[in-house]
This record gives sequence, C-alpha cells and structure tokens, in this order.
Amino acid sequence: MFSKACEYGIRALLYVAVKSHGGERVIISDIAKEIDSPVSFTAKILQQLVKAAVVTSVKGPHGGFEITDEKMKTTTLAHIVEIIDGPAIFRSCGLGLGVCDEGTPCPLHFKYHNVRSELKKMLETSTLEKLIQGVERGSTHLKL
Amino acid sequence: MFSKACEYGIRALLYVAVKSHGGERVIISDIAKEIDSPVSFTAKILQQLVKAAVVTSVKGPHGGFEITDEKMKTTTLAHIVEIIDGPAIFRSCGLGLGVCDEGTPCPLHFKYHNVRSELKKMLETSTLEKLIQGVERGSTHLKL
DNA sequence: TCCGAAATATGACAAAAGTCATCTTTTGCT
DNA sequence: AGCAAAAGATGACTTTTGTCATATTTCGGA
Repeated sequence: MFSKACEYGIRALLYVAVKSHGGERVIISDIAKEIDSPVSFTAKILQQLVKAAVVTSVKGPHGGFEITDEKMKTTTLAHIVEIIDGPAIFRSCGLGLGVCDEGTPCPLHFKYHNVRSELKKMLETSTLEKLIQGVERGSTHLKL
Repeated sequence: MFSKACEYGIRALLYVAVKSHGGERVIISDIAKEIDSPVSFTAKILQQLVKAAVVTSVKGPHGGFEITDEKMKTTTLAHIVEIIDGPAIFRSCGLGLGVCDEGTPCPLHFKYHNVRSELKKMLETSTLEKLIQGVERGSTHLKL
C-alpha cells in the first residue's frame, strides 16, 4: 500500500509529535530506536519532511527534530503520503492504465473508486494530533 | 496498490476470458499487444496462473491460452491478487508493523480496517465473468 | 576559540521489481 | 520423420527501492 519510506516517515513523525507534545526535542538515533527503523534511511525521510515544512530541525548540541502543536493539528496523513509517495495513490488506475476515468473506464474503475474514497477519507481525516492520542495513552504503538 | 505483475496479470486474464468466451484461444504475443504489456513478462505471469490452475495453456500449433466459463464464474480478483502478490495486502499493517491487531493496534489500525474491508469486498465480488461484460460491450477497456 | 553534538549531503551498495533475450519442450501438420 | 508454432524455463540485465557509511555544516558550551 504505502512504501517503506512512507511507513517509516509516518511513524517517525508520530514519535516526534509525541515528544514535542511533551516539550522535548528528539535526535534521529532516538527516533530510529523507538520506531525500529534504519537510522540513515529515517534521517533521509525526515529531511524531506523538513523541506516540506511539516517538521522542523535544529542542528548542533541539544538539537533534534520537533513539531509545533499547530502543525500536529493541521498535518494529515494525506499530506505526508503525498510528500513521500507522491500523488499517484490518489489518482492512478487500479489496473495501471494511463487513461482511466468516468468516460473511458477500466473494468475495475467504478468499484475501485469506492476503495480509493475510503482511503482518501482515512488519510484526510487523520491528523497527527489525533493519531498520537492513542500512543500517549499507551493504547497504540509504533514498533514491533 | 498492486504490483505491475498483478496489473498485467489481471488485464491478461480478462483478455483471455473475452476471447475464450467467444470460443478462441489466444497466443501470448496477441495478449501482450492487446493489453499493451511486455511480452516475456506477461508470459511469466501467465505461467504462474497456469500453475495455479486459473487458466489453461496448450502448446504447439494452434495452441495458446484459454479459460473455461466455469473458471470465469468462480475466479475472483481476490484469487488472482493472492496468487501474484501474495496474501500480505489482505493482512499487513498499514504502517508496516509486524505486530498489529485488535489487541495491540498501531495508531491507524481501526481506520485502516475500513479501507481494507472495502478493498476485500471489491476483490471478492469481482469475478472475471462480470468484469468482461463491460469489455464485450465496449464500455470498458484494457489498454492505454 | 575550540570541541563535540547534532542535522545535512552525498555516494556506494544491496535487494527487489520489472524487463529482455535465448534456449528447450511439446505437438499439430504435411 | 521433420518442420514450425506455440508455451515453458532460464538467466542476464536494468531500474527502483531500500540500506549503509562517510564526509560536511551548524552551533552551543566550556
């Protein structure tokens, strides 16, 4: 469904959000440990998200990654997925056809539409703020 | 969503089904041309489906691929996807966690569940027989 | 001012997915 | 029996994705 990069990216962001919510910055080695991901790869993904202004980074001693409460509220999974995996997942044909729309549909088009809108709904209604609530309560987890 | 192999596989099968419905066998070069896919790759995928007994092949002159009406009725996209891409899509965690179920869910688990069940519904209710109806009528297409 | 902690940048490497080409086997037809 | 048409099998190659390692930049603090 999503690429590994995207999975790690979402989990990393959620972890950063949890910590930022508690007033702490986190360093990359810590993130990778807590979400069980390869350090360098995770760093690369975070860089993308910094460029896209979803999360902020601070260099030097006591630096690390952090995210504002405002960003947690406004950033949805739809944003993150689009940044990392691109917009194809929201638009592309289920059978891989270049041309596939209401007018010239593939055999799966109309049924696939339902799946996609369910997916869109999930991604657009999931903000970081909402998703970390379970993690903070301990009812959801980010590794294993 | 699906791998290229799976997309080609489904389109190839649909084309074979259309032809078989009209009483004709099709050869691989014809299939590849009509669904706009690479010949050898398509052949490899069809081989998998032959082994899985979804479609039958006949060697030698006037040979080719064919599928029985019975198989068209009973074969769903769920079968095909499972054969080619494996069962992971029906079961794996949206955030890539090894452990993720009702008891120990990831932050996305319950929302993801809806997406997956919509996907399952689509795949399980789509038989080859139903899908080729549009193609035969000319209202849906398999290439471009 | 210098040291060390941190992100950033870059490139090499590995694994998986997708593609291409060639050879082998089977079989109908003459 | 031999030819040709077809699938089947195999391996090499390419591209994409994921991973690792190493240098570079930035900056706080002693």
